[in-house]
Amino acid sequence: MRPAKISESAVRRLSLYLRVLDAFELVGKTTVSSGDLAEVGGMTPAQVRKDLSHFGSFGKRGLGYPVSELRERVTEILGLGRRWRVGLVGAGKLGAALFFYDGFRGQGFDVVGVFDNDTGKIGQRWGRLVVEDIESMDRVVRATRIEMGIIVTPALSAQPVADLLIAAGVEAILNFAPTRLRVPPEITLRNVNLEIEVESLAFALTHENGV
Amino acid sequence: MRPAKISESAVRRLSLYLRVLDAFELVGKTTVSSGDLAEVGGMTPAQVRKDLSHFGSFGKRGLGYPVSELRERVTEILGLGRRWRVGLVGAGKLGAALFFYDGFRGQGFDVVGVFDNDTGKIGQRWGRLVVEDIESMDRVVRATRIEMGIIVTPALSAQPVADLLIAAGVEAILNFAPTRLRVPPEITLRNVNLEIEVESLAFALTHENGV
DNA sequence: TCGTGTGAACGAATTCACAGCG
DNA sequence: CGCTGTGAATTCGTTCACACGA
Repeated sequence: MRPAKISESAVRRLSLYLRVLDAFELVGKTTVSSGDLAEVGGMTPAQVRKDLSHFGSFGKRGLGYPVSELRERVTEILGLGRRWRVGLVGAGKLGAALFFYDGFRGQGFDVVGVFDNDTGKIGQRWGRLVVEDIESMDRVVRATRIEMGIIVTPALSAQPVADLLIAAGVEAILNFAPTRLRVPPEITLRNVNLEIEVESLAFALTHENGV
Repeated sequence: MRPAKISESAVRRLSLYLRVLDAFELVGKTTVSSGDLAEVGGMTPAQVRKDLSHFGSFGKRGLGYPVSELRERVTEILGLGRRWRVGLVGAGKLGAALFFYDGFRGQGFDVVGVFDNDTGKIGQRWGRLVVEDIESMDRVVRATRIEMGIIVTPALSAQPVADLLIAAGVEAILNFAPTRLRVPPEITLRNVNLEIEVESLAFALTHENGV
């Protein structure tokens, strides 16, 4: 089943369902209802059913969904049935935190290249990798067929880095730099902006209870 | 002007406008049109006008918005006209990256407490702070009147940590742990889930061009 | 009977389009 | 005339409610 258009938020919920399914499988539960999934994930049963129905009918009426089969299907849907090669640009503290973060590898994302332009960082050994000069990025991205780039540079470097990544053939970028990147429409871009997150907290605290 | 209900995404756009206004003020531009703001921020002029109109009429017809005045107003609206006291729980790599990240301090967020339960980390000096035992969190949060908590712990510790923060009087939480936190409705919660971000990239790459 | 799958109803957010003011 | 401010129209996402199959 090839769904027409799935909303960004629906896709994010699929990731959540997958976590819940992992947990259920771990404790040996064999079926779950949309209500179960909704309860743990913090959404409504109707939404769970609607989200899943975009991709097919995986449940049995009166019963629920078979946990392990649904888990496999959602894994497949999210594109996690394979491993992805990721390049990390920016070998600062945040870059290091992401590199050594187990969550990525666990879900099928292998960071196979780390790049920086700081001579103090180039050549450093990170796990089984060595931090490479950003000058070699084009070559390495092509050679190792890196598909996704994670940008963890200062704001000013982010756009040039993105351009280089795209020129080297990367198809998706996760940008942590606090800048709006301009990328061609065929490139998938997601932004994580830490300042915006805390500012939205400040807004909420400022405007709640009529202050 | 007290707006009825502003969508989460509108608030996030306000943060973006603020960045653009900063940039414009820096180069000495005195007025901007909604088109200018939209262009840089990547949205439509109508949306910019609608977003701003929720809080008042700051523009002059035929002219645009006065940069520095609008900047002040947006700063005020977002609750950035003051400084916020933040506590960071989890002194791992990601915690360190956030702690030493200048973006927070620049926008008015001061990390005034860092906590961990690892005896190897407790007592470490981080800048002008010392990593404190999580046991002292309640006391320190009250004493220093910490208002926001940032959770950068493993998934399993996140919920107990959140409970402690809330018991100590924190009103808003930014959660980086890959878990759904349960918090009472009066607590503002935002989640940043790195796994979900890369998974949404994988989904996009898997489903584009009909693959 | 129970819980899925889904059209239909609803609500929220974005875009349109234009009146009105500088 | 140019650009804001805003109701109206539209699009998009969520929730409802119920027919249907296990």
